[in-house]
Amino acid sequence: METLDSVPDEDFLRLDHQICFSLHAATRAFNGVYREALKELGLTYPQYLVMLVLWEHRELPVKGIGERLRLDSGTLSPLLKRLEAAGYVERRRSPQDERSVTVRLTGDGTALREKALGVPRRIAAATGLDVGEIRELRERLDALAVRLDAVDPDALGACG
Amino acid sequence: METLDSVPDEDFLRLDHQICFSLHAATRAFNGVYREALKELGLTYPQYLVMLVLWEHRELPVKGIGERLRLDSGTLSPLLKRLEAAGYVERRRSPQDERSVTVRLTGDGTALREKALGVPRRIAAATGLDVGEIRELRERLDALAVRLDAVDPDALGACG
DNA sequence: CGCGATTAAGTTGTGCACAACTGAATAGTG
DNA sequence: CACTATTCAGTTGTGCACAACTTAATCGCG
Repeated sequence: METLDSVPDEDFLRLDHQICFSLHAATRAFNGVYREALKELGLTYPQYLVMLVLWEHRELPVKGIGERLRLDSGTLSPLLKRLEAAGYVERRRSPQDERSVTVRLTGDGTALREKALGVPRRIAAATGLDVGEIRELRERLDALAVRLDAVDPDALGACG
Repeated sequence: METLDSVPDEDFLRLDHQICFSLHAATRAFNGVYREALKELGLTYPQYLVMLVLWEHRELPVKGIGERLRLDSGTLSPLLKRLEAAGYVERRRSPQDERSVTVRLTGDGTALREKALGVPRRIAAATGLDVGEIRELRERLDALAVRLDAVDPDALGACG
């Protein structure tokens, strides 16, 4: 079997170039396709992710959205302000806990879901993959993300 | 076989949530690990990609770097200025074609390669994948990117 | 040769990601 | 109950991605 140790550093630098770049490129290609498909909804791709979460839960605190999308308030606060300015969500401080801000769909935000229903099918068609392949790729990527998120930062500084 | 057409719109919105988010999350997880590993080199991940290309070619026009990384001058110009400020590259207009700017490694930039040699191995180890799995994932992502880049923008507006 | 079309790099403006920080509210401990 | 620690949202600053545009150089056709 071809183990990591059997590959010399020099080749590894090239292999690395390929894998890191491939993921980078695939993500940007996906973003480009979504950008086009979401143009008619007036949403960016991250805004669409937030709307997907809200369409499932109707209302959530900022923290809840952040947990589901793995985004912090530094990213979400301005994004949610833009969604509010577009009239798709409302934000108000929770009466129970004044630290928390509850984000809730407006009528327009709820209605937007109907217009968004056709988007994912068109994206999936653009990938040229069937449902099983999509699911398999998703599972691989999820497993990868879990492993990468679990990496001890200190283990990367020294040669592991 | 489970075709795209056999999945209702409602489920599709959820499936979509999973695949688009998974890629997004995996990319950000990768970025996080690279950020940590590249901290000692003083490089960001996109700057590292540019350095990888230059370590292979020593010098290239901005356009050449852009073609290899699929990035435009709007992204590269400021990035290359930062690499120049860090002392890793030099930029000078080409005498043959005054429109073109040639980016060349400095001594420091060339030397940095030695410090970078250990990085990809540590990243690969963090993924928990062996060489074959990495290669397979890369091939899938490349094929996906090619298909997504080839999508006709007009086909996404209307329901394809 | 002359002049419009194209090409290269850079600039500007918008939006996302993330680190580091602030300020306000709540939780927990003695 | 008082006081510290934590939590939540927001702000600031840096950097990347990309669209739209500008400027300067080159190309190519008549």
